[in-house]
Amino acid sequence: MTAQTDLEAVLKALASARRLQILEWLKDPEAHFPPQEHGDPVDHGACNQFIVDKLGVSQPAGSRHLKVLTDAGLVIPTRRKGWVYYRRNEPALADVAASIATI
Amino acid sequence: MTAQTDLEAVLKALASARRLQILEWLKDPEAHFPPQEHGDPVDHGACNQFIVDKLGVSQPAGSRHLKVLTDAGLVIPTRRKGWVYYRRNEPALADVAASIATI
DNA sequence: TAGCCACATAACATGCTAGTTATATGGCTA
DNA sequence: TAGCCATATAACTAGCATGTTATGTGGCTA
Repeated sequence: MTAQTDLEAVLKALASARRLQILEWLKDPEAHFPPQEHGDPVDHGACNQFIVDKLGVSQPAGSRHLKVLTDAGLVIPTRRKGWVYYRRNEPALADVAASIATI
Repeated sequence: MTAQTDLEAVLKALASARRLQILEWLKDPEAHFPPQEHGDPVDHGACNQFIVDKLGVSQPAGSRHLKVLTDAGLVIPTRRKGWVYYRRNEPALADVAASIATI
């Protein structure tokens, strides 16, 4: 039941077009976001601000989507020089896929 | 984008502890529900009323959960002698698992 | 065909989700 | 250390999800 509750939480995080879109973009940050000065896109992912801009929502709204994904463990934030970069948590995403395969 | 929107809809249907529970029970209707007079549990799944009772919610609330699962294509209803039986749509569930594996 | 029983729908209350604007915070940078 | 800039939080609004009770509907069954 605990596992099921956790799965529910992760599914709620995923059940959003905006957040699915973010995860899709983060598959290839270099292809979807402008070049970054600090923070290698491959290692650290994309900057919060770029993601928010590309989503086309207000800064707090975008930030909250990233918080939901972070809280669900689906992305990993890296703080660097005043910016926050997000990258996919591939092992966690693989775990989710494996869990859903047993639904 | 259409595929993503569809995936979002299915994820929203799944992102509920009650509905995950229903899908779990329907893996083995004979083990989780009382014997049924009409409608083979293996072929047709479990009766609406049994599911509602076991959920412990009101009849309309249970019915709506089943409607959400049905609309998302995750379960299949069979009408028989005034009852409605629900069974898992295994191919659809496998499709979901495959889609999520590419998220 | 009359009545009943299972299920669906209506109408409503309530809490959560997601958006907004405004403001606080915290770490670079000069 | 003073100020600025990116991000986080607060406060609010609107819409959707989920629960309830009441009522409608449609097909067995007697």
